[in-house]
Amino acid sequence: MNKKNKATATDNKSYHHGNLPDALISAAEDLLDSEGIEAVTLRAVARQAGVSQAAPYHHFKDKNSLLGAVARRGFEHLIEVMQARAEKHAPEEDNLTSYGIGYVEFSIDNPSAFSLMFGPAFDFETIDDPALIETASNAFHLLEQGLADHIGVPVSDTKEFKTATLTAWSLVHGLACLEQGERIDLSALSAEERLAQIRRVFSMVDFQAGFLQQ
Amino acid sequence: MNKKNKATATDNKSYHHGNLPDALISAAEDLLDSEGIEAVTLRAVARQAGVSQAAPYHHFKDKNSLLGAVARRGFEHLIEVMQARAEKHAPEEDNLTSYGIGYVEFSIDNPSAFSLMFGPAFDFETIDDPALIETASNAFHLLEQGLADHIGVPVSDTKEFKTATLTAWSLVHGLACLEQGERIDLSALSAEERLAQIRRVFSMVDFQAGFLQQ
DNA sequence: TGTACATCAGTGAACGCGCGTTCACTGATGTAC
DNA sequence: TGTACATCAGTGAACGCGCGTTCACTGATGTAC
Repeated sequence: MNKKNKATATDNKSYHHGNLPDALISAAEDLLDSEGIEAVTLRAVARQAGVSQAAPYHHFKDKNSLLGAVARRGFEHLIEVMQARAEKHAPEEDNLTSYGIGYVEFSIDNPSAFSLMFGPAFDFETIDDPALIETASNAFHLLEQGLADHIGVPVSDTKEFKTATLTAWSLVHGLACLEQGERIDLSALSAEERLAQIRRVFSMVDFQAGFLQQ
Repeated sequence: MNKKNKATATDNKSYHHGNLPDALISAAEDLLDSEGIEAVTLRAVARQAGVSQAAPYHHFKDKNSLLGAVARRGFEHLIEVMQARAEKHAPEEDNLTSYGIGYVEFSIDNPSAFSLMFGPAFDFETIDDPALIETASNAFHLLEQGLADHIGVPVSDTKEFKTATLTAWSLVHGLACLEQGERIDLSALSAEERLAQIRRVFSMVDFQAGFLQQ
């Protein structure tokens, strides 16, 4: 806030390019969407952004850092989709199902981003980006919160709650991965039928099973 | 059977190397296990097998064909693990749960093979190997059969059965993927606790939900 | 306000690397007569 | 059984390619006095 000079330097268009870091991330996202994850090379990203291939190094330590920034935007987007689903859901549908559908929906609409976020394409461990970790956690906590609402207990560290969380996350993540790998024929269905199918899958799970004593 | 000459030529050790195709597949599996999926290059595989980098081309059309053969062995192995789990399961556990545990167990013990089989590393579509498709289907059908036993209905094409299948598969596949990506902390648990956790997850799902009318 | 200087964000060329694949070849194996 | 030939399974070198990254540089921007 009070670092006025620095802020204007990067936020406004007063530098050579204007805002190359963001432009590079957007370029990477474009490539990711249109050509797939293996097309996202530093050189291709620079080309897409209209700068030389050495330019990115003034803003990102290495390729992995840029991918981390793209993944972070992916998680932000995932959260938006999940929340958007929850906001417009039918009255008989609860947040948990909406979040789950949003999760799968995101993976269908952004297959390459999804596989960047959860696959081995970039190294989650060595990256030094607390914001990425936090954003990824937020997506997870959203699902957790939906689950807590669904069961009617607060989010907790108990074994029962963890098991229920793991079940919910595995279910949506598995659906997303199978869709992605085209190992299931859901893609032959219309968007509406697909959502209905996911809803049915969710309805088979009794998330309260571990909490019957309460 | 009656193609005696050809059979002995490839099955016995009468050629230069003996049985290079199998040796190459084994070499690829070794690399997969020890160095991960990105280490499996044609050149590295040839090196590992002790032949020149051009040698594989006498037995495999291209790299993708070799990867397909490795994936096929992976699916055979997956089926073995699933069946082995089912054979030694406790009396109170049914085949469905055993198969599911076997599936996750396989992915934990063979993370790189699992990601080769289900990930984007090789191209499932362009490959011309009916045996691969069939073997992969067999693994799926095993799970389906376990589900049929569990519910007490025959395997069928009905919407209810398909939904139940999708639920089961998504659940185990999601567990496997999350384990793999180290996005969950199950890996901190002992092997026994981990299996118990998977069993608990399975117990939350009511696979008979769609079949109540019967 | 002007000027000298430091810093910053670009460029273009080059580095070494390993990849998949192809090529002409060689030597071993199998086969026909 | 011996010999000429065809086939097969290897070799070693080379192809072109694109990659991530580094380097010395240039020109624009910002800053101190």
